Amino acid sequence: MSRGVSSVVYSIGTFTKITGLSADTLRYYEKEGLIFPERDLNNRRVYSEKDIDWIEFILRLKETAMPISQIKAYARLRYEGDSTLEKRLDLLLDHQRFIYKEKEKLEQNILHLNNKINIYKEAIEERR
Amino acid sequence: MSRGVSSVVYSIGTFTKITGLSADTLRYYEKEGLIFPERDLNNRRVYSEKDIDWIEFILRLKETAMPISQIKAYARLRYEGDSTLEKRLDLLLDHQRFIYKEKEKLEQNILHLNNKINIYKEAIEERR
DNA sequence: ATATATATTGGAGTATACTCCATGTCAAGA
DNA sequence: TCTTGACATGGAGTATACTCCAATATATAT
Repeated sequence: MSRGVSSVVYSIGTFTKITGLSADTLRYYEKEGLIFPERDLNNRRVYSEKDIDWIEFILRLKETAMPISQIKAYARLRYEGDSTLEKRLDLLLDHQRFIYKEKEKLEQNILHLNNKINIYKEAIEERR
Repeated sequence: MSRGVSSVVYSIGTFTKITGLSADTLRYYEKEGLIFPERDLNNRRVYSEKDIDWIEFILRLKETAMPISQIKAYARLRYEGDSTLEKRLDLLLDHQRFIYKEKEKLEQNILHLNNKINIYKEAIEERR
């Protein structure tokens, strides 16, 4: 008795609850070429398990300030299949460099801010 | 013989070169209430040494994703004088908390990204 | 005196990333 | 059969942060 993979799928309504994104945003991401859900017989969007991972990855890229246009480039390669693995790796390595620079900047900013806070504390203390 | 402080000042053109911001951006920041340069007899903007430090601070806040509206709140207090020191310190402490959360998120993202990169590398290696 | 450079203002335009809305379709329940 | 709810599309509207432009003013150089 063969038992196919359960292949759980989600309507856009369910998918909004899973991802925390609004239906409008999901449709916007689709229009921008980030995600391509299947459609059912009534032309309704059908999201899969794989789409959850993909959206979560998109959200992480967005959290690190990657513009949609760039995420789209990655998405395009992804949907092209395994032949684009190297190209995608290159994009990820580029992003890795970017993100490490971001981290350095953030650390610099933390130092400056902590310094400023100390100056403020001293000024307030002195004034008493 | 008293000798006044040299009080170096800069035209908007010079100030663009110092700060790296365009004249339009500087005027925009002024319109948004971030900075208030003096004016000379011909109504031209006159930026001071202090404005350099202030712009540099603004840029650091911007680098850590603080919206102009929030920077404006700080600017307003700043231009009100020493009576607002505590309030400004509070804002800075809020921002400190925010920025530390950002750092944590960034570190999480780095872990995820490094992981993804390793998976890609393995997939490419395996395929050879 | 005139040309050039640098500045002024108000307001329009752009890019990004959504967000909202009007109108229409379809399936399932009362 | 009728209503309800969830979805579809196209297009308009919003917020943020600039960026550009036209018309005007002033100071300096020739």
